[in-house]
Formats: sequence, C-alpha cells, structure tokens
Amino acid sequence: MFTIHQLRGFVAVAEEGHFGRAAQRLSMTQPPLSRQIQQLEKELRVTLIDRSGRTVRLTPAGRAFLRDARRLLNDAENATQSVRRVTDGRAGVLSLGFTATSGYGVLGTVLRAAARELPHVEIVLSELVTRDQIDRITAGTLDAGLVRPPTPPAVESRLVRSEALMAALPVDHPLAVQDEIALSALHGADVVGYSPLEARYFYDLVVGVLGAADVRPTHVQHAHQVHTVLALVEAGMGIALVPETAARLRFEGLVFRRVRTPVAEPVELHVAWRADNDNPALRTFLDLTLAENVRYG
Amino acid sequence: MFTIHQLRGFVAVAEEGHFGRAAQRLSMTQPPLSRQIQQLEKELRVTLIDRSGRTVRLTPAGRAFLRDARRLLNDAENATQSVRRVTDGRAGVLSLGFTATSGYGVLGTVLRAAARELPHVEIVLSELVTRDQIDRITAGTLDAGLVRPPTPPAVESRLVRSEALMAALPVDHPLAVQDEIALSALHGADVVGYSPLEARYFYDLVVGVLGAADVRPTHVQHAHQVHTVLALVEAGMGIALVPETAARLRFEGLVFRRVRTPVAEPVELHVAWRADNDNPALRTFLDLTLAENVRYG
DNA sequence: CGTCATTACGGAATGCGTAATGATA
DNA sequence: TATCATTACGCATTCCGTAATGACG
Repeated sequence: MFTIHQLRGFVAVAEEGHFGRAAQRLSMTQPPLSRQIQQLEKELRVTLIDRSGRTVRLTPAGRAFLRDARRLLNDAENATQSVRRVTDGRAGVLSLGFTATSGYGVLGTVLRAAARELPHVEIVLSELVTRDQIDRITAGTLDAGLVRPPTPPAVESRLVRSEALMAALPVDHPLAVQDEIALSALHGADVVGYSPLEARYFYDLVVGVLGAADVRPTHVQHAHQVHTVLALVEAGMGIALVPETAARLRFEGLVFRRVRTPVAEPVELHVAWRADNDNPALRTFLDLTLAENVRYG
Repeated sequence: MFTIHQLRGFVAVAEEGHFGRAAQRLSMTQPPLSRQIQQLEKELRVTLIDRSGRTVRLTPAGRAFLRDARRLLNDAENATQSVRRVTDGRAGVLSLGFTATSGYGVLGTVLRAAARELPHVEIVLSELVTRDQIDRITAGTLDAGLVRPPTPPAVESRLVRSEALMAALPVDHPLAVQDEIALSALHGADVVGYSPLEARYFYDLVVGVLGAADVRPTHVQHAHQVHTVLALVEAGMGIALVPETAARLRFEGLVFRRVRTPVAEPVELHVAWRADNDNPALRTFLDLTLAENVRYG
C-alpha cells in the first residue's frame, strides 16, 4: 500500500508541475521526492507522470489519481481534526435517556442548546423510566439521563429544573372558575393519581404534598404516565396534580390551575451520569445542561 | 500526519480487541504494534485505547476514529483499484467529438455500448464540425471524434459506418409517389444543397454524385446543417439529398425516398484520433467503436 | 550549455524482532 | 502467578541530503 507521504509528494508535483518547486514546497530536495513518486508508481503499478519530455505532464491515470489523492489527504486531515474534537467533547456520540414527562419541557431546550453549541455531537435518545435509566447509566450503556430523584450514590446527579405542580381539571369542573386552587379544596374530591411502582416519584410527591396538608382525597384511579392521567381527567374521572410543563399537552376540554404547595416548585428533574464515564462529550453536555439559560430557558 | 500502516494496526487492534491476536493477524509481533498505536496516538494527540485494565477498550475518541480509519483504508484501496482500471482503459475520462448528423445515428449506439462495456469511463461530449474536431484532436484536447472524411495524415481514422443517401421531399411532391427515385429525376429540379465551406463533405458528396450522373439540378439554397436543410425542404423550397439516418428526424409533411447511387452507401462516418494519444480509455473505446455490432448495430 | 530529473552513495532515522520488565486479575 | 501490554536493545531497512550522471531544449 502507498504512503500518505507519497500522496503529498505526488500532489505537490502535480500542482507545481515541477519537481524542484514541489520539493521546495515540501521543504526537501528533489532526489528523494523523485524516488517517492517512483515508489508510488511502482506500488500502484501505474505510470502517473509522463517523463518523455523534461516537463512534468500527468498521464490520464495520473489525473484520475490526483483527484483521489487530494480527497484522501483531505479526509485524513479531517479525521485528525475530528478525533481531536471528540476528545474536546465537541464531537462524538452521547446517549441520553429521558423520562416521558421531561420530553414535554426540558428535553427540547437541552436538545436545541446542544444543536447550537455542539453541532458535531450526535445525541442518541432513549425514552426510559428513571429506574431503567439508572440501570443503564450504571452499566455504561447510557452516558446521561434526565431522571426523577432520588439517584443512588453510585451515579452523580444535579438538579436541572424544578417546577410547580398544577391541577388539571375538566373545563366544566366547579373549581375551574378559580385562578388558583388551594390544596384543601381537594379534600374529598375525586383525584386521579400515579402508580406507586411505575411512577414512584410522582406517587410519593403527590401523597407527600397532600398528606402534609392533611388533605385526604378519594383516589379513583392510578396511571403510569402523565398523559394517561390527563386522559383520565378529560374523561371526567377526577382532578390530577401534574407538573407545570405537562400543561403543554393541549387536551381539548382540559384546563390547568395553579396549586399553592408548601414548596413552590416541588417537581424536580435531575441529570444523572456515572462519575467515571470517559466520554468527553459528556462533560461539555453537562456544562451545557447545567448552564443557567438551559435550566430556566 | 499519521501513516496508513498505523491505521491498519489500529483497526486490527480495535477489531481483535487484543494486541497479540491483532499482531498475529498482521503477521508481526506485539511490541512494534504497540509502538505503532502509541505513535498514532502521539501524532493525533488523542488517546484511542483505554489501557487502565489489561483488556483493550476503545475510548469514545477511539470509536469515532475507528470509523474514519476504516473509511480511509477502504478509500485508499479503492483509489488503487481505480487508477489501475484507468491504465487498463476500463475507467477514466474520454472526450469525444461528434458532428450534428452523427448524433442522429451512430452516436447513440456508441454511447450505449460504452455505458454497457465501460461503465467507469466518463465520456465528455462536444458537438463540433469535422474541421474543429480535427483541430482539437491535433491539439490534444479531444481524444476521439466522429468525423466526415477526409482526415489529414497526422490523425488516425477508421470507417465506423457508411450509409445510403436518401431524398427528402415534401409529402405532396410529385416524385413522392415513387418508392425509389432515380438521380436523373432530379435533373432541373429545385434542390436544397449544402454550404461548400461549412458543410464541405456533404457539398462535395452531393455535387460528386450528381455530376457523375451528369444531372444538373437548380440549386436553390445552401444550408450548414442537415436539420436546416430538412426545414427548407419542408418549407417547399425543393428536394434534398440527406444521409439515411437523417430520416430519423421526423418532420411533419416530409417523406424520405431511396436514391440509387453508383456507390450504394456513399456517406461515410469515421472515428479519428491521434496516434500518440496516451489515454488508455481511447484504446478500449476504439475497440468498442470498431466492433461489428457497433458499426452495424 | 543550462536546466531539470534521475541515479549513486553515505549517514540518520525509522521499524521490526527478541528479550526483559511491568501491571493486572 | 499467569497473561498481556510496554519498554530495552540490536539489526535491517528506509529515507533524506549531497554529489554525480543523464537528457531534453
């Protein structure tokens, strides 16, 4: 196989049309350059340069090879630049998990910021519940995840965004006339809740918020996912407490109202990753995700 | 810049996941392979392989570079094959001239045969009169041309196809009722002829054919190109003698009739080229063009 | 005969293989 | 401690530069 050095030599000679000038351009003397080309030709078993005259003229094969040689040199240079970008975290592949709910709000902001700031980083997305994300992060098949707390000590995590709870209720519900709904108003009301296993975080959150206020509603139904909960509300099964961003899911006949809770924004979304993950794109991705304009943008 | 050898080494190690086996595959021992990779990494200023354990694990940068390295090796191999095809005449660029009239018949046959037999040869076409084709062939800017004889001694040429002359005449012309028209029928008739300068070959041909038969028609008009001649015939200016393949130009209100000439097929088309042309694609192209199935296909 | 490419030759650098060392599971 | 990668060292090859030769205009 020929050498990249030989390609350089050939391209220089072809472009200068002169061994002497080509050698000068390559900071060397003519003889080794002459041998380089000879060796390249021997390797290819093809004559690239017509030496019948004293002038340098490419053969048809030489002209064809010149294009390929230029492209190869260019690609080699690009490969170098590209791999350096990967170590800088400015290129590469990052696998990112996210929960269904985070997809309505934070994920879009994060992806837009990444597309803008890290155009060479390809982000591979997987919608997964928090538990599965943590498993995969631990196993090393996921670089980062947008998850609900808590996270085990084995993985790092930081708060990305916290948001308020809102009440979702049918537009014709008596409470819908109010701008803001007190927790006490839910006492005895029909409430659509979350599955204690599959939606552990929201289950605990809602139970905690209502329990602290000593409000005991009637739990009429459980669902795994926020959009299912909203569908049940729309079907008239009751009221639900959902994160603020879920209000982006426009359901016909559904309204959202502020709920005053002890903690103003009790719904937390964290980004989680493994401390010893060596993907450089992870660092730049985390810097980006934890930047203020992404957290609140 | 890194070496193609280093790329080979890296790809082997990455694929085998083991320096020893990779070295075996490359028919060498581990130590130089190990150094090859180190040098590649030093050159790139990037760590490609995680050596923390005893196992070979690629870093994210390594995974990214593996793709590029494979592609570069593949492209280099392809470039070698490709340039060899050029010297075989099975690839490359061939510039071909043709006269407007040859475009109606032979050219299509030639191009179809070339596309079938020489798929890697790109044929660049130029429509030019014979005189300009000869000039460019002599100057070396045209590899071959489909021309009318005669050609000067400085260029080689071979007959590609000869064809009969036909009379083109308006559908309502008195002579149009005959299947075949005798030259003597043209005596005194209005005939649309060819320009003695710009269409020298056809001018000489028609004058020669008619003169030998001692037929003296009335030359009403000259034109450079066959399709112009036909347009004049259609306009009722007279009869014209045109090559057989020109009958492919379907003009409304125009019919073609056989003409009995001393030589059955007096219209010749030749392929011309310069003897010292070093484009290997020219040889294969000529072989193809002069093959029987192209000459008569 | 002057310019330009190729061949000739000597020294430096590179690269492989064998042997020794180091590190990990 | 056994396996696997890296470092150490000696030898062959490669590659560059200077000098000499050859060829075209």
